[in-house]
Order: sequence, then structure tokens, then C-alpha cells
Amino acid sequence: METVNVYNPHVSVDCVVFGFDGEKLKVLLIERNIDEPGEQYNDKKLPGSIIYENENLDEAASRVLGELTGLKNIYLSQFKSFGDPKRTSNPRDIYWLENTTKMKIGRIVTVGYVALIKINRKIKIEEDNKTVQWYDVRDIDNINLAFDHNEIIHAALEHIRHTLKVEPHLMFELLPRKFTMSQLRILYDVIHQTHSDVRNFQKKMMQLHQLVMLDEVEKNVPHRAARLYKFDRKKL
Amino acid sequence: METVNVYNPHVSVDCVVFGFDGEKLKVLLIERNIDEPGEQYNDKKLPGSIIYENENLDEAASRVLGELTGLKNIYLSQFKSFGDPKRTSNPRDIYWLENTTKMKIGRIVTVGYVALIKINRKIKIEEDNKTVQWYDVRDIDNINLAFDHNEIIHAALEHIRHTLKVEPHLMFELLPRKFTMSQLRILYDVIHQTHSDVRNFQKKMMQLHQLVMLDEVEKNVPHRAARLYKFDRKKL
DNA sequence: ACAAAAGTGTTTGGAGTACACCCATGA
DNA sequence: TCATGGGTGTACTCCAAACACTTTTGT
Repeated sequence: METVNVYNPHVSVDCVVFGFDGEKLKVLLIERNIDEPGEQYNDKKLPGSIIYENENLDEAASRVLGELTGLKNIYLSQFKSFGDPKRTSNPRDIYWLENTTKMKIGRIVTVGYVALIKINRKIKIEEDNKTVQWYDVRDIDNINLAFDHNEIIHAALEHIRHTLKVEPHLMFELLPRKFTMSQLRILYDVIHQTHSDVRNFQKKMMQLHQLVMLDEVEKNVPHRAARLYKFDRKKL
Repeated sequence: METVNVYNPHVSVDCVVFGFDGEKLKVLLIERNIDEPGEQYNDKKLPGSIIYENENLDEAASRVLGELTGLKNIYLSQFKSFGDPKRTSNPRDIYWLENTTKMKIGRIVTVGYVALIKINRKIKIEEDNKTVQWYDVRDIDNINLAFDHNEIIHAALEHIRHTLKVEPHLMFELLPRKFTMSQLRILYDVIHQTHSDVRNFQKKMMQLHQLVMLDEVEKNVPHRAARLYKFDRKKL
């Protein structure tokens, strides 16, 4: 039994997918190529899609992420909707949308989601043969982005800064299964734009009672190897 | 120069308007009457509207609030969007929508806003001759509500509980210009479902450095009159 | 042996919490 | 004079922040 998926061309979801490479906080962007008279125009966009008539918003965001990465069970959370009429007024964006969806497009309100993923998971990292790449969040103001995606990313950043402050265990969504205390601290500092004291940070994290110290150390480092920890979500 | 306002029947805003009467946290609901064969059906709904094609989401929410209360400069904040396809599947809701808007209605995604208002401001409190009334938030589960407005109110409550914890100065949006420390404490406790210690609460609030003690006391109380305070948003 | 990062405790100040009695006012 | 809430201080605990030296390992 098949059901046909009909698009609703008035509402979309966009996912701001965050990853952490051990040093920098990164966002996934998809290359967009538009054939224009005489030349090709290239920029980047967030992974997103207009919704299907028969799916809810969370399902749409989850679908977008699944199609992009092949992954399930990713942390995904709605954070804000963007509905300025002008956000879909750029002729280039309209042209691209109508070409891609084969539908007449007017105004689109988009619902923003943030996703947190482990950057080391080898994700499919392609979508319709378009290049998908990680970009340092500190560079996004210098990247040419479609629609209001620049504004969306900034709002997403603010949102996760706040959320990860209140729920620090969500940081573990961004780290490999086994990680060192330094990795965790660097991640924390990158997100909150701080410089944590090593000793105080260790104490604070251990007080969460969600970290398990492993009998294992990192490998292939040109200095003393650091102990590895894992996250135990059962505790608390 | 007039511009015609055209509706976009795919996206709406709904406002969860909170007020505080000195004892209880309240929400504004509008009576909804639907003529059905043989009888009239009555329930309540949140103030809301489908958006105009030429306004953004904040403007739509602000318009709804202006039309309802006649007030400007109300604290208003987007908190979550609701887009389950089933939310607009109840035939009664569809019937009412199509009658009200004179448009063919399919699926509507709604963007939720919370507003905080001073309940003593004599608001217009009528909309198209429909009764608008304050309801104790603790009673909402016993009230018949349109669409998914019950779910929206619950999400709004959770949202302001969190927000007022992080930004306690927003409580002053719910209080009269001059208020007693007890009023503030009761409000705090109603929102956070706590029982604060009187002395500790006083200290905590004064540490915000945003309260000015006035040379004035409350009137017409059958016991010792309490000192009045005002909020000074300049500080900090 | 040296370079690089890991690992580890103590002290101090501020905030949160617990707790009880007298005061002012109107009825 | 009584009932009702208003107003006030101290002691304890816990968390956050500041701060420096020794250890391990690879080159």
C-alpha cells in the first residue's frame, strides 16, 4: 500500500545541523547551483524541504535529515519559525524553488530545527549529487546563503548556546562515543565562547554524574595520552 | 494610500495571553459559537488569525493582540509552531474557519505566541461581539477548546515558566506599575509552583537591582498596609 | 632532555536555604 | 484586643572561581 506524497508549497522546514570536529563548531550546508543566462550562480543553503500534506513538522525535519545523512535517531528540536514575506521575494530563490519543486511558489513560512550530530559518523553527505560540506560557524557571515538562511543560522546558534547551557548532557550528541575531557571542554568553550579552567571544568562535569571514566586512553598523540570517558545517559 | 489585505489561508498565529489577578495566573479565551443543525455549539478559542500575505509573523501576532485589546507595546514572543495535519481535521473547526474567513481552508500551520499583560488595564475585551474572558490556567483542562489550543496553552505555560525563571524581570509585565512584595512573590510562586520563603524572596528580588522601594503603601486593606515597589528597567 | 599536554586540591566569596519573632492597622 | 498580614537578620551549606606544580609520553 503506497500513499502519494503531495507537497504543501506554503510551509517548509530547515535544519541547522551542528557538528564538532574537535576544534570548531560546524554547520552542514548544501551547495546550490542555479543556471542563469550566460553563467551559473553558486551559493549554499540549509538542508530543508517544503512539507508533505500528510506529515507533521517534526516528521518533515526528520525526513530531511534522513535523506541527507542516512541517519536515524538524531537529536532534533524545533527552535523558531521565520515568516517574513520578503524572505521568499528574491527572484533567484523563487526561480530555483519553482524549478526544484515544479510548483508555483508564493510565500513560504519556514520552521527552523536544530540537529546535533557526531561529525565522525560517515554520513551519506550528498543530496541529488550536490556537494554537502561542513563549515565553521565563525565563517558563515562570509558565505553566500540562500533565502534568509544566514539569519536562521544565527538564531539557531543563539538557541543551542542557551539550550546546552541548561541541558549540558546534549553536548554528548556532538562528541564521539569515547572522548577526552579536553575535547568536552573545548566543545563547551567553543559553544559558550568562554575559556574554562581545566580543574574547575573537570569537577563541574563529574558532578553531572553522567560521565564514566574508562580504563582506556587516546592513541596516536605526540604527548601523554588522555583518559577516555563515555556518557552514561542512564544515570539521572 | 490603501493596500488591500489578502489572507494567506495556510499559516496562522495564535496568542496565549497571560495575566495575573493577584492570586491566579490567567489566560484570555474567546467564546466561539457555531450554528449547527438543531442547536448551537459553544466552546472557547485562543485569540488568533490567519496571516495577511503582506505581514510578517510578529506583525500578525501584534495585530491580533491590538484588535483584541486595543493595546500596543505588549510583551509578545514567539514560542513554538504547531503543524500536525490533524490539527485542522475536525469538521467543526473547518466549518467554522470557512464561515469566518469566506475561504476554502485546508491544512493550517499555526505559530504560537505568548503575551504578558497587566490585567488591570481595562482592555477592550470584545471581538466581533464575542465574549472574551480570563480563565484560570489550572482550569484549562476542563474547558472545551477549539483545534489543538489545549496543547498550545500547555506548551505556552511550560515556555513562560522557563523564560520567567531565566529572565525574572519579565514578571513585571504581569504586575501593576506599583505593587507589593507579596504580589510579586505570589506571582512567582504561582508560575513556578513553589512556596518561597518571605525573607529569602525579598533578598533575591532586591539583588536584581531592578526594584525601587517607594514612599507609599497600599490602600484599603484590612490589616497593616504593605510598602509599594516599582520596577526600574533602566538599572542593568 | 625537551616539548606538549595530562592530571590533580585548596581556598575564598557569593548565593541559596532554613528558620522565628515583633509590628502596624482595621475591625 | 484581636486577627491579619507586614517586615526584618543570622547561620549554614553549596557552588563557582582563582590559582601552580608534577607526571607522562613521544621525538
